Amino acid sequence: MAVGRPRAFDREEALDKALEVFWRQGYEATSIAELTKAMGINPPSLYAAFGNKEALFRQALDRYVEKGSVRIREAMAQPTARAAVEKLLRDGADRLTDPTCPHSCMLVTGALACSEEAEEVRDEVASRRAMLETALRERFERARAEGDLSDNTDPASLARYVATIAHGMSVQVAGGATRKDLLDIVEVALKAFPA
Amino acid sequence: MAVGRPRAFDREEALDKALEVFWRQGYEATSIAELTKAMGINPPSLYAAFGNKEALFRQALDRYVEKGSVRIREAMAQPTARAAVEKLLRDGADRLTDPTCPHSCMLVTGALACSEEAEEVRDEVASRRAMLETALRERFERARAEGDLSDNTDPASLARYVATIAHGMSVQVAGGATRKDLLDIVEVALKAFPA
DNA sequence: CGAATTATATAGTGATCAGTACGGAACACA
DNA sequence: TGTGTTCCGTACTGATCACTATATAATTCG
Repeated sequence: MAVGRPRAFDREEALDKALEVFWRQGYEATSIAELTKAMGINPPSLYAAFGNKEALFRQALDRYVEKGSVRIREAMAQPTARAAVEKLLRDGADRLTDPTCPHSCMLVTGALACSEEAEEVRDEVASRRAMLETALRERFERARAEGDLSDNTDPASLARYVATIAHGMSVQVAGGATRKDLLDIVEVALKAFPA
Repeated sequence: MAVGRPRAFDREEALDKALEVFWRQGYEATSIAELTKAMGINPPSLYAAFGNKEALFRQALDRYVEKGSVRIREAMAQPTARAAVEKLLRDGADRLTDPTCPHSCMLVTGALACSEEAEEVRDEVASRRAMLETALRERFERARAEGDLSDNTDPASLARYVATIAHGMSVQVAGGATRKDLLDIVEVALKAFPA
């Protein structure tokens, strides 16, 4: 057993609460006061357990990406490149309109534009976004090696395209797009995919 | 001539400076201190000339949209729906990577996620974003009436798709995508367009 | 039971936030 | 030259920002 007074709150539960606030409002628009209220703890507990606002955000981001990368892996595991993209985008439409979560992708709304002081956070979020593109490119490279995609398809361009659709869907849903709207978009987007 | 001491700064020049800061950092991440510094004026002059931070942002947004809607109209004036989309997206790629401007679309980065106090601003930006989709839908409806697009294409879905690409490109460029990257995306995206 | 350790709540820190009170300066007009 | 009007810069407002000093409560170990 650890010595000293035991922590009176569940660290993971509190992190999830913080995640939700950051997810909904973004990094800079979220104050410590809002965080502590949502987490049900006082500032000293927050700082003792998570470091500071930036460190807390990064830990929340880790948690967010953790769940997201599971979905990406599941999608990429589909037998064909097209099926992988189809699953990724359709599941994305579901997730972005999940009534129990903020209607957005935290990798898009978390810190897209920001003041100079938050540039490192913004870059961190951007590099997490880039992971999707990388996963797609690798999947497409594999597909080309397997003959699933023809040799004259460029995996990098195609990956950028699919990532653009995914991130664009995040913007659409922030503007009030419904699940059906997103699924319509996916339908059209898939037409660009090499047969 | 107006009575009283004349204004010592150019209102439009100052507004352009404010626009640039809002464009780069977004509404909430921008402070009055940063604005007054960029505009070369003191807070009382800002408040006398523009009202308050929110009113200034809305006026900057108007100015931004003004320029943008010219480009949209030019694109929509192309002889075919496909040519319209092609021009819109290719010009968009140029604009998003213009070295003399922030590398982003203000309608995406201006206020995507925000705190509760800024919700009205966020909604205003979203409604400006929706204008692109509307312009596209109307252009596609015309194209269908002219026989340029077949009757079984849904103008609304196609418009949502193109808007999603455009907004997705904004996110890509925020993550460091180059002009060539964006043009590659446009190339792929156009394949989804009905022949 | 102390002593050591760690978490807690209260109540602050200086800095910055958006916005303004105020007195003087620059103009048009009488 | 005087008067009214508008803008200017300085210096400030209370509120909120991220963060913390301090004292106390709760635990383990000797």
